[in-house]
Amino acid sequence: MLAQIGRNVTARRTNSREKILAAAAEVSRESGAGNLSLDAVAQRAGVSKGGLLYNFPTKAKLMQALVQYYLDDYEVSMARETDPNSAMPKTALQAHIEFSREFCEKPPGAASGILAAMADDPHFLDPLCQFKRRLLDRLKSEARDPLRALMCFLVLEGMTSLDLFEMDVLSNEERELVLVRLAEEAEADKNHAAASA
Amino acid sequence: MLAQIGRNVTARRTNSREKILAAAAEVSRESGAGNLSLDAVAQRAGVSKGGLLYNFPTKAKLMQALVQYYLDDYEVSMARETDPNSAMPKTALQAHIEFSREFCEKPPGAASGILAAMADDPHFLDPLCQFKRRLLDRLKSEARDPLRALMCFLVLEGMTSLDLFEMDVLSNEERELVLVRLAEEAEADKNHAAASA
DNA sequence: TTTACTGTACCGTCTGGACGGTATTGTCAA
DNA sequence: TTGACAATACCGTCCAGACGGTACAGTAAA
Repeated sequence: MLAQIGRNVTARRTNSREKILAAAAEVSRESGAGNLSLDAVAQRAGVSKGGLLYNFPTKAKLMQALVQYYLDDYEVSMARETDPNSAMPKTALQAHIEFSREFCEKPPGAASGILAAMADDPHFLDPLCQFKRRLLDRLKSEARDPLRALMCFLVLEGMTSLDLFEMDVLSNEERELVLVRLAEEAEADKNHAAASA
Repeated sequence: MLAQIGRNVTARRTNSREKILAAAAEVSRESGAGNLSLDAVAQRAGVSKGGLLYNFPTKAKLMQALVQYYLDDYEVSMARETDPNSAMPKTALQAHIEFSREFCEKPPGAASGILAAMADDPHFLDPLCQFKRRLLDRLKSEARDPLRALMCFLVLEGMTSLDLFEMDVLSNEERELVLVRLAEEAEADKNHAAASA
C-alpha cells in the first residue's frame, strides 16, 4: 500500500513547501516579479490554491519564506565550506566567491523569488540586507586589507545583481576572468593569515 | 518674469510628463515596485487619470519612459563630463564614477521607477542592459587593463544596486573610501593614456 | 479651433483570501 | 483491538475589491 512508503506527514508538508517555493521563483521569472499570483504558483506547484494557502497562510508569508529560503541555502553552504574540521576549509571570502559563481551558473532566475518579494514590499528584503552587512563585516575582519575586502564584496555584488536582473552584460569569459582574479586575491589573504598566525 | 517664458504647449506637456515620471518613481518606492497603480500615480502627480493616459496611453508606455528617462539622464551627464571641449574633460570611467556617486547621494529611491518597470516585465530593462554593455565596452577600451576596468565597473554596479534596493549595507565612509580608490585608479589610467599619446 | 488636459462613469478581468469540505493519519480511552 | 475523536494536509468554490483601460462631455489657454 501507499502506507509502505515512509512518506510521513512532515515530509509531505516539507515537500509541498519546497515545491511551492520553487514554483513561485519560476512564475516570478516568467511573468515578472510584480505579477506573481497565488493561483499561478499553485498551478505550477501542482497544488490547489487551498493547499497553497494552507502552507503559507498569506502571500506575505510566502514572500518571507522565499527570501529565507535563499538565505538558508547560503548559510548552509557557507558553514560547510568554511568548516574548520573539513579537509580543505575555505576562508569566508573564498566561500563567498564560490557561492557567487554557483549563483551565476544556476538556471537563470533561480533567485527570482527575491525580486518578487521586493516587488511586493521592499521590507521583505530587510533580512537580506542584514545578512549582507554581517557577511561584509566578516569578510573585512578576515582580510589583510579591509578596503580590498570591501571591493571584492562589491565586485561580487555587481556580478550577482546583473545576474539577478538577468542582464546578460558579462560574457562567460569575463565572469571567469573576474572570479579567477578574486580567487587569487582571496588566496593571498589566506596565506597572509596563515603566515601571521 | 515667469510669464515671459513662452510656456508653449509642448513645454506644458513636457512638464506633465516629468511630473508623472517623478510621481511614478515615488509611488513605486512607497508602495513597492509591483504595486504601482495608475490611479496612485495620477493622484501623486496632481493629474487626472485621463490626463495620465493622455500622456502615456498604456502602462507599458509609462514603464518604458521610466527606463528611458534614467538612460537619457545618464547619457546627457556622460556627454557633458567627457566633452573634449570642456575645461577638464573626464574619461568615461571618471564620469561613470561621478555619476554613480550622484546616484547614491540622490534622495533615496529616485530610480525606483526602474524597479517598477522590471516588476511589470523584465524586458523593459533590455535597453538598460544594452546600455550597460556599451558602457562597459567603452570603459574597457579606454583603460590600460581591461580586467581592471571590468572590476571597477562591477564595483560601481554593486554599489548602485545596493542603493537601488535601498539596502543600507555600506556606511558613507565605506562608500567614500571605495569611490576615492576608484578615482585613483581612473586617474592612473588617464595619465597612462596621456603619456602613451 | 486646436491642444492639453479634467472629471466621471463605467467595464471586464484578475487577485487575495475566506470558507467549507474531505481524505488520511495519529492518539487514546474503553 | 477497536471505535471515537482530533490533527494534518490538502481541494474547490466563491466573492469583494482593485486594476488597467475606455468613453465621453466639459474647459481653459494658445
